[in-house]
Amino acid sequence: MRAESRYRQIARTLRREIQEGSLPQGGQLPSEKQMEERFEASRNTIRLALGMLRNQGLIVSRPGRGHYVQDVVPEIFYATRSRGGPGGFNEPNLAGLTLEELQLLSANSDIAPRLRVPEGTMTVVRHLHRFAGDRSGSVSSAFYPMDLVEGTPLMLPEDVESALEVLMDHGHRQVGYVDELETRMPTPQEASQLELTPGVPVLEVHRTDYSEDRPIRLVHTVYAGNSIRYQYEHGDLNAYHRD
Amino acid sequence: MRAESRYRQIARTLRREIQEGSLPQGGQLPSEKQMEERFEASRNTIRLALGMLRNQGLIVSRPGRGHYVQDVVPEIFYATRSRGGPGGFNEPNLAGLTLEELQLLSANSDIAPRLRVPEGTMTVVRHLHRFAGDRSGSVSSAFYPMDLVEGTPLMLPEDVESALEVLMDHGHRQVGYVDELETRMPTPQEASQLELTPGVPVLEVHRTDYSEDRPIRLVHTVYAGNSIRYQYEHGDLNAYHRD
DNA sequence: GCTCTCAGCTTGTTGGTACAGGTTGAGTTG
DNA sequence: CAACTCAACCTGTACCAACAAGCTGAGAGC
Repeated sequence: MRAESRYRQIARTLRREIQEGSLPQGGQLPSEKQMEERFEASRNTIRLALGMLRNQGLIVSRPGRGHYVQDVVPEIFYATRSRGGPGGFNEPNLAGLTLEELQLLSANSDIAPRLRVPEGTMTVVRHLHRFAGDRSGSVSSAFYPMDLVEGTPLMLPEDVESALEVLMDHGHRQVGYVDELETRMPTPQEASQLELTPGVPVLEVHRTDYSEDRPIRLVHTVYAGNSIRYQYEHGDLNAYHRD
Repeated sequence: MRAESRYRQIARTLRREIQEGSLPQGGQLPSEKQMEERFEASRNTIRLALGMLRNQGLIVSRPGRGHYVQDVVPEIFYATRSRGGPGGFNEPNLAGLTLEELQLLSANSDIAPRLRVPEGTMTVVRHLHRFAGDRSGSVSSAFYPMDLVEGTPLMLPEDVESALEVLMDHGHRQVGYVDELETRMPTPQEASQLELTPGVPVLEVHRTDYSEDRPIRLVHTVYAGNSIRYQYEHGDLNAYHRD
């Protein structure tokens, strides 16, 4: 078993052919039966190799159709975090945000410390689904301490243009935030919501918004890893006017 | 085939048991033979289920030993990006940075636009390997326009305490930066360098440092997804003194 | 007591077979 | 001509068998 196993060799060969472009993007791979002959291996071995490529996000497989070369970068949406207007740190390139569900929840040990409220404090949770073009871009949950949003449109099961503006109108102006980013493989539920092909990780962003006094919002967002590029700017970059 | 397939059922059952903690972290799963009996399925079917869990990063498999529950969060290293001293935006929690290789390279179409130099311009590339404790934390490549680093220690194959300080001493003070973050599955080479188990994605950060005049450095860093949490702070958070 | 061998466990790899169910296009039928 | 059927392909799932190779501990041999 010292030597590289057969299916890994086959995967490597196919990977090279894909990356070199012998097989064009979106193009169809030979059928498993054809590959059996080409590589002189059993269908089982071929399928192991194809499974590797699928898990690496290089191909997608369609039952009854065949295996296809995956578009390497389907489309990338930028989420730029930079100093905007007063209290505004926006995501201009991601649109199509819709409210999925509104929920009342008592803060658990994961939520409470970040919002700086006692465990068990009631919070309003707004679950959002954000589309980018015709693709699913992200799912997020925004947690608001109950006392901050009572009597505001955020308590209603309706879309809200800008939640931060609503909070500002009620005396809670955002003056800063902390983002924590991590990456991991999606849960099956997320894979289905974000329409992820196997082998695509997710980017999870935990954002805490602060007013001068206290945390005013916590947003957990999960992005499809293959269609998001997150961008942060810090410092004095006025001279550059980045396109 | 409408119904959920057998191996997916088995994977779901095991996943639930892992997440509920019936199987402790680091604990060993029953052997494949035992699972054959428990689930009344063939070894092949069991292995398909285990393969799913492995690709989701929930278990690791050791030949001759068995399958083990993966530590969900082995250890997390924070890389905080916040306004530090003059020109300093550091990563206090990641240490053990060593120079792997020094290279002269002409800027390609990926590098040149970000450094705002013509394609083909010579750049000095410093490949770094960063350990965190006894684990491999990240690999990175820093690109410097040749004319900026000529005659500085950055041209020498030696470790440098703080590259930004060296640049500052030669008249190029960092005043800001732009970070671009994305996530993807590792290349086989990265998986081996970072000692990644299957099913662990990487976080890739492209950072461009600017002086008042021009981009002075480009750093591509690849972090092991299971041991990094990236953190950004923006705005006025003085009142909070986050621990 | 110490070391060394090896049987017996484990997972990894490869071969085979069979059938289910999606997809397509040729050919038939109205 | 249009719709429909169906054979022939495709991948997905499930089973069986065999051998390779890593690992461990019991027991033999020193």
